[in-house]
Amino acid sequence: MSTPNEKKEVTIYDIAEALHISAATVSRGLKNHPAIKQATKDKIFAQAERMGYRFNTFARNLRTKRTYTIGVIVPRLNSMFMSDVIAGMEKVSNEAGYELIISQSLETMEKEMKNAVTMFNNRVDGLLVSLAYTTTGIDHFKRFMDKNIPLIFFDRVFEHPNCPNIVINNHKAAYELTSYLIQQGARRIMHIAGNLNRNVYSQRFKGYKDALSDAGIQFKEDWLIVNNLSAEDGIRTAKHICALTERPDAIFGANDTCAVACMQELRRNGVYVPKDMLVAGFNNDPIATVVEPNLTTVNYRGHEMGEVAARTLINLLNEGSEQQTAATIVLRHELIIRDSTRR
Amino acid sequence: MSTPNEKKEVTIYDIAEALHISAATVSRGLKNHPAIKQATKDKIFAQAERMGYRFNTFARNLRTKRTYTIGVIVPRLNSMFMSDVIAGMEKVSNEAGYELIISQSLETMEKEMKNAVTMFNNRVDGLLVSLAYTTTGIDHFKRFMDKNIPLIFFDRVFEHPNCPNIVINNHKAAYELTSYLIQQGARRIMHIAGNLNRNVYSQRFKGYKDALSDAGIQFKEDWLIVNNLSAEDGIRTAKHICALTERPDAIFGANDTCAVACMQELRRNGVYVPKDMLVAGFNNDPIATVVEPNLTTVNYRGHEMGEVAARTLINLLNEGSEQQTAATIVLRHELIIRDSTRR
DNA sequence: TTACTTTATGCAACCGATTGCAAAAAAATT
DNA sequence: AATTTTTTTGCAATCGGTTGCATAAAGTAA
Repeated sequence: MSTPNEKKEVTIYDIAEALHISAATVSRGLKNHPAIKQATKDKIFAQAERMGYRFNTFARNLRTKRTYTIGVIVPRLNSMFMSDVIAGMEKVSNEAGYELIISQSLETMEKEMKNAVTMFNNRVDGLLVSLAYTTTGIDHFKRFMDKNIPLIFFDRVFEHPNCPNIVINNHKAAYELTSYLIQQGARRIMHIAGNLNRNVYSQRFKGYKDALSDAGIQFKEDWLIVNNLSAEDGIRTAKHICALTERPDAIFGANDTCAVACMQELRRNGVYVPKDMLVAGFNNDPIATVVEPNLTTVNYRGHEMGEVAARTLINLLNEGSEQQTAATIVLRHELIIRDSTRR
Repeated sequence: MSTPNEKKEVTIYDIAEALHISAATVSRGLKNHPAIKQATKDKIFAQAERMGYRFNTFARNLRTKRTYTIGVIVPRLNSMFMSDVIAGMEKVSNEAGYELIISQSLETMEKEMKNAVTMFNNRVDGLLVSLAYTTTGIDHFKRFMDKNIPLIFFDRVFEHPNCPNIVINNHKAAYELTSYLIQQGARRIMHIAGNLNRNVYSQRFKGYKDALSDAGIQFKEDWLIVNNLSAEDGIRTAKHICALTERPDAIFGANDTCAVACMQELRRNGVYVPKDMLVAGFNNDPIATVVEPNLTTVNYRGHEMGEVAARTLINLLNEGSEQQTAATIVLRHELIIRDSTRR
């Protein structure tokens, strides 16, 4: 245990002394307080620069009880989508003088709870969360609400009076996609869904079902398959489908990973897409453009979602608690039609 | 600007008062200092629990001048590999009582420099870095070295006497892959490389070249193509290859994204893999298993790399500066042979 | 010149945990 | 019982900005 930093740090007191003014003036000058004369500010900045001063966040945090830090909890960091979300958040946050602390729940509620504790102990000013696959409630965020620490959910959200949600219209997107499949001639459309406790999957399922209904097609219970949407699940589903006596003529997977794996396994079993069966996914993952045939899917931009989430949070932090904030912000999505659904 | 936290925070002083002991004892008790009697510790912990005490990091940081925070700068967070790396780092760090601050350079030196400044101002105790594509030097990390803040590079590294490197043997992996291609009958093997200033790409290139040389094959300058290894670059390269009078019989791309895109474009131009040409990549990205034919590639586990990097850094932080640390740690890799190179 | 604003700066008490050193309390030894 | 040793605990200064309030300086009006 040695002290890592040898040289003594320069403080505002050192600057004050060098300029024969008070530390208070230096403190105000450094953050551009209007009560300080411009000439004085200039001198302070110059001196700070000259002495190699660096601001001490902890002294400020200790005093102000704010950390200018935003916590981010996401299921995984391994998709282009998430990478974009984070990039968008970073951009907005940094411009507003906030830092990000990022952690992944790896899709388990257990880790998500641990992450929440960590964030709490790090005293983040606010929290941006996309829920894990297995999360069943949000009690682990209760301590944040108790302390009035703003909490915003994005993408995988949870409806709660205190927590704004940033989402896309999953229902509408799924509705559009399903309607399109019907329009392509499909009648027996199966849906592979994720955990229906997660809004994204329940909404997609509902959109799918409503589209069927509106087209006069009677939904059958065994058209719905719920699993973890992993590649393995996709393969399993394909095998299941091949074993059916009455096979579907289209499959709509709630994510691309699963849809692609399923489509490939179907192919290995002699089912050709799109000739014998249409397949569509959701997310516009890079693999959708690699797989043969290219996968029809729904695209939505992560960067925008990240920006909006961060901006909403920062507004909350700056304006104080007594302001009007939208309960839900819905972002754009778009249907991307590719070969996997073209007859 | 309202204070977000309404209720007064509980401090060690409150606990001390409640138990009629001193704050110093509480402070020591809470961190299990051996000089405190077990009975006293028990009372302290119980009281802390009862009062809803939470530790104030900033007061400690201010005092100890350590933050128990590790900075991580990576090019992007969007690969399974990076996600695993981060997960590995998180695991080791959290167990050792450290937190991670993560940021992405988005492959540009400019952003990487900004990230470095941020990390510096946040006073991370140490830094884990994988360099951006366009980074040409490491002057932006000089301030860390000046202050003796440990800096460790992983994967995309930079050799510097003060900075340990965590890598795989890129030379050997590329050598093995190339040798395998030769063994499959390939004689005119092209290599698509990334920026040769990055160790990973220069080493892979060198391994490729040495394998050719050892097999008695004369390397030709125009077998080397350097680009950004993006999908677009892969397509461009494929077109370039199709226009050649003497086409290669195998292509070794320095990452999977580029190799896959190239392979697909070749196919669109009537070149069939593996019949007409063998193709291999590097990284074992998910798309390698999705593309048809499946891509031969090199796998290495990110989780392990993240763990090792974090552990190495934490050792440095704990043991102080006067210890022996390996300059370079080399991790395992494995060749994954799939259909894209099977005749 | 005096009185009143407006603008700039300084004082000093925080924020909450840490730790070297001294002293008190308890245990062991003579 | 007195003394020495060991174990526990407390004192008080410290880390470095922040900010309400007071005061000084400069500017304007009367």
